Amino acid sequence: MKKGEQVTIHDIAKALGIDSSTVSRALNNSTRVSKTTKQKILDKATELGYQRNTLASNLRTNKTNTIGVIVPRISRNFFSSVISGIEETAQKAGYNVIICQSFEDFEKEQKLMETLLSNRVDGVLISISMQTETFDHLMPYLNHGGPIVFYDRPCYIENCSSISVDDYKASFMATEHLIENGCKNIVHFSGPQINPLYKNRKRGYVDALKKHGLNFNENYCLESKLSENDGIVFAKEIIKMGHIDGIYSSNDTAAIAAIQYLKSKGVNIPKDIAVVGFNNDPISSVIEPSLTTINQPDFEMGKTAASLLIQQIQDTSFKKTSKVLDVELIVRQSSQHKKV
Amino acid sequence: MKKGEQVTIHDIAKALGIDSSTVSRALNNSTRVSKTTKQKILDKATELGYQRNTLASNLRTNKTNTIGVIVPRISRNFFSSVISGIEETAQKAGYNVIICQSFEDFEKEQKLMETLLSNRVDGVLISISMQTETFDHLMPYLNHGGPIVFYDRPCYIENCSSISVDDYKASFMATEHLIENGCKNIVHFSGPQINPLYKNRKRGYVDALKKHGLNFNENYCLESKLSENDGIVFAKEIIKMGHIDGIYSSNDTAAIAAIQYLKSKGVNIPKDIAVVGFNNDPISSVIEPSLTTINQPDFEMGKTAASLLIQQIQDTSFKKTSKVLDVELIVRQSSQHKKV
DNA sequence: CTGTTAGCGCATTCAT
DNA sequence: ATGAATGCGCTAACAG
Repeated sequence: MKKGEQVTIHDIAKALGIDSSTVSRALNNSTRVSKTTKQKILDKATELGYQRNTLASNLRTNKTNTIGVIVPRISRNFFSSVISGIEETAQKAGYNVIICQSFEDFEKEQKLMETLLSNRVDGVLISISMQTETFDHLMPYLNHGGPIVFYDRPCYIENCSSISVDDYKASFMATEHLIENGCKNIVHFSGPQINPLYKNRKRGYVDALKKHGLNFNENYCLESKLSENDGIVFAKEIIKMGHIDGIYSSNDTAAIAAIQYLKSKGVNIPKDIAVVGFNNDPISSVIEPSLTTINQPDFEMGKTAASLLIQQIQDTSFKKTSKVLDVELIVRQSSQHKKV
Repeated sequence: MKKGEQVTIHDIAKALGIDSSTVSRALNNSTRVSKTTKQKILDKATELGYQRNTLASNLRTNKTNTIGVIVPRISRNFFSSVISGIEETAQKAGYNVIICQSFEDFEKEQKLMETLLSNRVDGVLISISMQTETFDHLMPYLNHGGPIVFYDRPCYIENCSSISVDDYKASFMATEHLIENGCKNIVHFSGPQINPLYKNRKRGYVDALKKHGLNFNENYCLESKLSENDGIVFAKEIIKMGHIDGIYSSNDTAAIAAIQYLKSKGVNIPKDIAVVGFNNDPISSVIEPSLTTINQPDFEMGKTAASLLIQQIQDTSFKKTSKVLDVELIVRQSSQHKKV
């Protein structure tokens, strides 16, 4: 950005023989400038190719009209939809959005929080990384008075709102759906149990089994560290067990890999083994059109999160809120296989 | 961001009885400050919870150490990989990255360019929207001396570097592959021909046919506007034509939909109809593991683009460069069906 | 090595 | 309705 080329409000002022403060007012649409001068200023501004220096403006006003979004990975369809929602709401309210990926890495997340703070974003939306277990890295930002709203992966921190889906209910519905379609031996693809999200999902699974008088077998809960290969490992395990007739997966990636592997071994989905998983990734429905899926309101979540954050930015007396969005079970095709 | 809470270099200076300029130097790791005072300053800074105000710093130095990235949609796997590449290279060079989505919308793209300019980003990486046909919206930024590098969708504008893949060659290879595997009637899923990218791909397709003595039939070139439903429409068309035995698709989304539809109608892929398409979207390989795909160096492209841009930022005498990356044909399984 | 001085571009209080 | 004056937080030239 070369320096000589910068047109400032002073240049406009000088060219018009008026003061820069008047120019500033005109550019900010103040009522305290006469219509005629305002028009002259606007004209001159475009004539000279003036472009506001947001940096200076932000420094002066101590706000940036920008919200920072920390997301584990934008490549996950669920998250990119959430971001779309965030952007829509933010834009309507006149806020810019800075998107940052943590890649599920705690250190990266720490650095990002620092950057966002030093860039003085007006608020932060964050879905914490899977590695994140402590929250000290959020404190500097919070102490500076910046609001944080958690989305998808809730955190129970003082004064921070959060927005998530009802994981327990989703799991319960999914498991119950399998049971109602005749499954008796249902495996659960789970995730790290340190994470409340996966804990809740497991609870939902267990409770649904209970409700229908099925035994909970700890071996049926296959815990993944969210790596790519888990699906194959799980699929092999299932084949070894022999009598599995249902899978409830709270892990897209693993489910996809597992289904592919099972199919390649001649297992018929859903006749032999019915599967219910989350479907915010379009892959899941593509790979197996019959798949029953749990639909998370991703776009909605983004909009809600942004709107909550913006409220809090604009009204400092805003009280913490926690919203839980409902999920929906999408049954594309009957999963009935009633082996019995 | 509350104001009272801001700790500035002056606070540190006052607490230590020294001048703020020394503090500034220490914080910027200048050599012109003694080790001992530097340490004292650093200690005091953390003690007081000092956080640099990047805004002020940027205003003063007239640079932001930030590069803006305009991307059509982050949800497309190709682009999110490119972004990962950009982020990696940028971070290593000490630059922050601002990601903005144009959603293939020209007006949105215009607004984003304005925002990036007024935020004084040091450089811009852009993959222009499919709607974009004029480039006036880039001029203000260029006139301010900001460098722009085009990625994936090249634009021939003075002084702007661009980086893309060899679309012509990719198409040629893909089509030839089909021919060599016995296809005689090959359809091409194409995109808007105003766009050089799709033009080049079509050329490659046509030339490969020519080389192998096959007639080019204009009806075999199915032009898509990149909407979701095109794939189904195309598939129906193919079935109607009756004798198609090969598809070269330069349009992921359409290809996936078409394959699914064809399969549902009992067409065997690749025995009846062989398909070659781009695979940066993992869906394509998931839906049909036998698919031969064109692999675009997405991550690489991001790294190259960022590195080009950063060079140009740091060395104003840097001359425009246009790089064309090579593609790779990945044959997962023989597509031979030699109907003949 | 450290202090002094002077702004970066803009917005705002206080005059007029 | 407009101008004058001040400073946001930081860096950099200059001086010592």
